[in-house]
Amino acid sequence: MARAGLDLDVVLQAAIMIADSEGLESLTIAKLALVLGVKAPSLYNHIRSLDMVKDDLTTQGWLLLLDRSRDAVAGVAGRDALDALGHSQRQFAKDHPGLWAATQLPVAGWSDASQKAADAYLALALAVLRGYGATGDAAIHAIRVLRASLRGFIDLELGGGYGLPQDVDVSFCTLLKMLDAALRLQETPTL
Amino acid sequence: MARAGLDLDVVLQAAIMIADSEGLESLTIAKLALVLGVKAPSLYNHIRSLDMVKDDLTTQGWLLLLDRSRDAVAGVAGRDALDALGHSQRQFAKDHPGLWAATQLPVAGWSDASQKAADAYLALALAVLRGYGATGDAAIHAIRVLRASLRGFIDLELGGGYGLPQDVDVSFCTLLKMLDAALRLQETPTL
DNA sequence: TTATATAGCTAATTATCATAGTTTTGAGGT
DNA sequence: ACCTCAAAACTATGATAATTAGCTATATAA
Repeated sequence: MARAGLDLDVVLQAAIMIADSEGLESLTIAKLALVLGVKAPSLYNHIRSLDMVKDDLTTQGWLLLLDRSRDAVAGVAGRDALDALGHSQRQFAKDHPGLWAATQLPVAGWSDASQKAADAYLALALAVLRGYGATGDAAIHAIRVLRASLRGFIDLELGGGYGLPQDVDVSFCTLLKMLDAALRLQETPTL
Repeated sequence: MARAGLDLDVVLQAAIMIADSEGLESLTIAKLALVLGVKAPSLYNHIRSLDMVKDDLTTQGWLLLLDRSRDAVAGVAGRDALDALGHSQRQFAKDHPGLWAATQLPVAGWSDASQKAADAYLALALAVLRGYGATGDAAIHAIRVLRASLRGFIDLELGGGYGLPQDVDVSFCTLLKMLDAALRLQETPTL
């Protein structure tokens, strides 16, 4: 019964590792305990429930993505910023599929911390859109389109939805190009 | 032990009802048995496994969506066809959230029947894009963008991702307008 | 009327998350 | 060096899930 020296942080790091390598749905208490070398009930000395752990992944996912995207869009604007945002998001999802999946969980189950982290990301995206002159309600509608198309593309790609042989990288660049083109047109509201 | 008169079709109809009203993740053998008035193991006289039932929902989902979208785009082209495709898809997802979720399951687990039904839908979408003059690889990239943005929007909407007060219908129309605009531009390849 | 295929049953297996209550241990104070 | 005690890990237990094995009753067709 030698102590394993566990700690909330150690448990969460293991959770991230499992979610990223085997998928968020494979993150179970049993697997977590196995990886950490303890029996399942021991984990409850450090965590409240598996759902809480998953919610923490949601928060961590948004924060890590925010961190990466902030760096990527720093100092650029317009099309370059849009590309930076898109590519950093797609790359994040490939590097951390488990964390990405956690950020896409239904909002209903989110904690305040997750909500706040997601809001911070939203603010960053809004800043990118300001480079296209979008403000007010138009900016909200535009950002919903941006979020939707990026999320949909990434989920489809990770879910094996793009089975045809055509290069998916080219498809993603097409998406960014189309978004850029459409945003430019919106820029000048129907005068 | 009076017989309940079950039948694969009856079971699948019940599965669709449960998935649509309580969510695909709430579709369990126990709930299915409860609804049908039998004990859980009895269901295995009609189904092979819960996964098979879910895959059948995937197939049925694609077929029903195909049916609706085919009607919607019949006789129209260009922007009208794009709108019809988009709106029929979004409405389908609202009417049948469980079937919609089933169509968005990871492709890896799909049966040939599901794959075939999804391919038929892809063909319909390709036909819509032909109205924009898209052919060959360009059409494939364009269709990936279309699928991604529609799927992302619908999943976000169903998942409660659009929390702000702005009208989501307007956002969806914005999406369609942006897609239309971008597709029109693509129409004339860089001459 | 009787035979038989089969629908539905009970019981059991395995895997999941979670809690209650017990034992052990290691760090800090003496 | 030696206690003390909070915390860490454990055993045991229970609830819910999917699934299988094997029994029994029943509807239908000969």
